[in-house]
Amino acid sequence: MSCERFRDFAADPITVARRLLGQRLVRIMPRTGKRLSGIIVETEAYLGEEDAACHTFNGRRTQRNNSMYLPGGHAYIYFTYGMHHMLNIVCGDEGDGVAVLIRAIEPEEGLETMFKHRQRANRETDLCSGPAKLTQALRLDRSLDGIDLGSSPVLFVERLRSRMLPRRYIIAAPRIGVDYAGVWARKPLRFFCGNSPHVSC
DNA sequence: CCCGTGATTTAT
DNA sequence: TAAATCACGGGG
Repeated sequence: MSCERFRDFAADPITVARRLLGQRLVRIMPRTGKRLSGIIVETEAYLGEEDAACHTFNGRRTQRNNSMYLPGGHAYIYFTYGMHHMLNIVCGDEGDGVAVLIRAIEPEEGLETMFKHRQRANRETDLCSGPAKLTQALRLDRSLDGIDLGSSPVLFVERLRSRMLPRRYIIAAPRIGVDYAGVWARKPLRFFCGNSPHVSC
């Protein structure tokens, strides 16, 4: 059975953040062609120039966040805290500056390789249960910033229609690590599968 | 709780 | 140019 690629990134980031839950994030390793994947169980929506927690707040445009202004479906990957990479998927239309942060996946394929990439992790629930954990496990970095998940052979999302998550299983809560953003820190823009042991917290 | 870590952003 | 910041993770 073949899997269709998820391409519906043109919607608003809240819709995309909800729809991505239950879908499969796939990473093909360079050289080996090894396939690593996991089911997306936690996301956050970043709403653009109005959103004080968003890198494009007030229309800010810098070298780092440039790819956030690409059309929906492109990757925005950035580096922070001197050691961590974050994977976002741009949503909406070109110039909107909106995106969804992928915060956690439930590992599915290539667990052995993921454990090698994450020396410190001992349990499956520690492998990809955080935004920087999953980029480490899947070995994603700024060299992949700006790629198009609609056509990239190395990073994409597979649509699993049967795993579309019913609204009642999705919990909405405040986003993590954005306390500096005032009222925007408290808006329920984090979405996760309430019954998954693979979420970040 | 605290701290490493260094690229990026922002203030001078 | 210098200082502050940071969508975090790991160890007490």
